[in-house]
Amino acid sequence: MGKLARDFYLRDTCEVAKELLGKILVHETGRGMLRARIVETEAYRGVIDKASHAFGGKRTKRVEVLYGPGGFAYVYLIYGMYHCMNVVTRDEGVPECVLLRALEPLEGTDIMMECRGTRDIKKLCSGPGKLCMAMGMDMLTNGEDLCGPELYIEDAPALPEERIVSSKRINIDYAGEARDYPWRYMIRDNPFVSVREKKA
DNA sequence: TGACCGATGAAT
DNA sequence: TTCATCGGTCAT
Repeated sequence: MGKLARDFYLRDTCEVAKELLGKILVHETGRGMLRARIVETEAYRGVIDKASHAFGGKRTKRVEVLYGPGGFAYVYLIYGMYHCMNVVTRDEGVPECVLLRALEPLEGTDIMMECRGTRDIKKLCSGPGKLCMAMGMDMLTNGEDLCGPELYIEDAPALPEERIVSSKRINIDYAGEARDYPWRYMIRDNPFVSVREKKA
């Protein structure tokens, strides 16, 4: 299947977050081709979302790419040492995005293992900081066009609704009522997700 | 110019 | 549960 086109990203952010599950993130680096299936995402809904970097319409140099059109990469540094990779959604002027939280490595795993310093395939991309390290994404990736030649997402058949689980987002306790919004999506019982869903 | 802090990860 | 570690943000 082909590369996801711009239109895919210019839609409701929760829809995009859900539909990105099962799709394949591809990075063609100088060291080789890296491919991994998206298994966990979170929606960040801009102006109305206290957990979002663009809450209240905040606009700084860091978040500028969020205000551009969907289908671009928003990468930022967190805790002084890790990167987080987001897919910008919606039309120009609407600062929303989807955080990639976990991937299932498919191709280029030797390179990922080297970058991560572990050979445990389940731990290569099981977290937003980890997957950036494994996939070779850093501040240089910020603003990159996902409809371009080096970094893109391959289409894959849509998952049936029953294979998708949603829950509260991770590590946003500061976000008031937004902390409880169920905008985290993952593939049910997938062994590559970052934090296992709690059993009732 | 400087103080504060975080969409994490790894070790304990 | 603790802490490493530093750019972005915002208040001086």
